[in-house]
Amino acid sequence: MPRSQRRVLIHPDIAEIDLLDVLHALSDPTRMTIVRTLRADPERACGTFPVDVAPSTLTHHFRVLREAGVIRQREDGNRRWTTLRIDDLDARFPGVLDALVTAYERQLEAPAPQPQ
Amino acid sequence: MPRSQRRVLIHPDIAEIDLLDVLHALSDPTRMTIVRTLRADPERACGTFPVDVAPSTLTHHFRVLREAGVIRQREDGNRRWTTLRIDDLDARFPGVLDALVTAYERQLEAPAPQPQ
DNA sequence: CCTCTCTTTCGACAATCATCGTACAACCGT
DNA sequence: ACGGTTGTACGATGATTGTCGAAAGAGAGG
Repeated sequence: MPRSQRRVLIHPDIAEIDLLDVLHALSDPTRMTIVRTLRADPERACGTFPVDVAPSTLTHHFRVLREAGVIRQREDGNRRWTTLRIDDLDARFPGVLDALVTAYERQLEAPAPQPQ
Repeated sequence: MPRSQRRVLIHPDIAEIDLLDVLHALSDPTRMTIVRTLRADPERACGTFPVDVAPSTLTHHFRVLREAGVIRQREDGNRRWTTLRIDDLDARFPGVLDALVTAYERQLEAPAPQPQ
């Protein structure tokens, strides 16, 4: 429904990006997967992310990431394209995004700790 | 009430520390303040942190940080001493804690964005 | 014009969370 | 032994969260 501008997309200015909001946004596995995917591919459409949630849930996660200043979304025809705000994040919080994604991918590769 | 060992303190093993749990733990301003304080002072008693919450709330935040693997607590007489698990965090997620705390303190020093 | 695809909005739900007050247990002086 | 200090446990409460399904709008293609 919200192609053109049914609703203006909220993107915080770089000076308004709050680190704690970013951390909260990245503390969810689905959203961290989205960010990791965007680090590999610079721009993707909404429906093309390797996550297993309902479309409306995905919309919710994109909104959290967008309002935290982590991603930017633009509309194009029927699609909504998403990019990482990597330049803004690096300017405001140098090294943070890289350290986090690298650490998370290292954790994924590590042997999963047995619960028992 | 829980001095000696009314309840055994849960400290995850280094291999069990989950980055997303750490990010969630650090995404709260009170808990981030606790961590910043511990970076300056290596060990502090519970009641000596510059945060303005009720004692029971503070206990809750310590538990979140402890179970995420961010802090370690030991009991000594009437006090519970708290330290940052900086070595474990650095070994598991190199550079992450430093990048986060540095970024947050930079944000605090930056001019606060006017809401209007 | 009709239909299909893409993505959103809305409402609902259960779960988690941050917060507090009260009660209380353990320790430490005196 | 007693009172003060320290910090926890418990229960409650209101807010936020992640999830989904249903409905619907906008665009694309026939």
